[in-house]
Amino acid sequence: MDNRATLLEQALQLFAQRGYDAIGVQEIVEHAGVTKPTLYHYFGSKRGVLEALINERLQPLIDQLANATTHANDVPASLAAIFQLYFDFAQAEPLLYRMQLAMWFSLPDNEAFQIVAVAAAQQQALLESFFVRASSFHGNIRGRQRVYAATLLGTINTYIGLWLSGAIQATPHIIHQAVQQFSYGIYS
Amino acid sequence: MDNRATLLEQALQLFAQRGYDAIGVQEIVEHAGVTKPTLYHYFGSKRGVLEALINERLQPLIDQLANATTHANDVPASLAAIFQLYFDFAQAEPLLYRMQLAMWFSLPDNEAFQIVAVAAAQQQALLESFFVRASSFHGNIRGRQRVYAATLLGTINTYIGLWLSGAIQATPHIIHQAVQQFSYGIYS
DNA sequence: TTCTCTCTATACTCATCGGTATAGAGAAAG
DNA sequence: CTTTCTCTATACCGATGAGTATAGAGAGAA
Repeated sequence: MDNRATLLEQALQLFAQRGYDAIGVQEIVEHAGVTKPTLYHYFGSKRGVLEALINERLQPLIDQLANATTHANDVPASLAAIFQLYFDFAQAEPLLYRMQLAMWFSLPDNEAFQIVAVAAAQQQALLESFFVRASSFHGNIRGRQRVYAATLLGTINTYIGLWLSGAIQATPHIIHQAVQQFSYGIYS
Repeated sequence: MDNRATLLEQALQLFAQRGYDAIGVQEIVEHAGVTKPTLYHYFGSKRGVLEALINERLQPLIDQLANATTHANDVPASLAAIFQLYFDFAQAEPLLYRMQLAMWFSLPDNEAFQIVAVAAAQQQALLESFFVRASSFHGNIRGRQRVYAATLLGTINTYIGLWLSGAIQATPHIIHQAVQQFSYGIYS
């Protein structure tokens, strides 16, 4: 089972550096110090490697998000918690987050996009249901869940992208500012 | 010269749909109805095709941006003009903008990223110099040009991404909202 | 011991990758 | 009527793409 973990780790390293399409199976197994049949034994295909990576290591983020979006009585507090959750996750798994971000912005017909799209849709759905719940407290949210969820993710990813590239620090003040900036779009 | 234009058009079509890495030279020439030496005659390499695409079709955006960022006496008006300019360009060249966006978010060691990075750096630089100029009117901008330029591009791209996916229309009201949302981050 | 099951390596498949050597077609210039 | 230059096709290059057939090594169970 050690080879399996090593393969996943090396694949993440390579995918996050040069992209899914640019990496060959041969390259992954060489970095992991094994041979191709070992990879195909555990994952079945190159696609299977990426799916395992997403399913196993991105799942905690989605679980936490599901938790943070169940209550919407205090919208600003929930928004702050959601931002914090994403920042914490990106700090714990910077390579994974960078890879997922690149794939999320890749094209619809691209294989990597289709794999990440499942996890992305889950996040979008959780946020939409959050805004639906919030709309019972804030009338002007009603009917705009989809746009709000998307702009929220967009704002979060803009800030995390800045942090990943070293342009900003992940201070409480920055998170507060990001929440405020997003909130302005809601209550206007 | 017709074959050259057809090659560029088909390459854009394919790159924007499945990504630079996922598309082979063979596929491009087949869609264009020519053979490989024709492509290599005009562009020298696969990379050359993408460079021609960026240099020739993305340049108008950068020229317009250079124009819109020269004056910073009226910051809100300039910001609105910049947003409008990006929206107009994305509407005129949706495929190109989608492709550029995907490559911008792809990984640093990826070939496509490195090609687009030049154009991206130009935009970033123009926006930074705009904020430097604006700082003589708004003191709290000083020293934060880099972050502001990056979050401005992030906000713009979030909204254009939403428009490209059909989630929002490009109405004057939406543009106004985007400007307001971004501005909140500045003056806070 | 022997049988089975999980895991991994050697060595291979065929398709596609980016790129090119060579040559011919056609137009313009002399 | 030949020379020259631009453009394009046929046919190829070695390298690499994803994926696999076969077999052996080692552990656990009988």
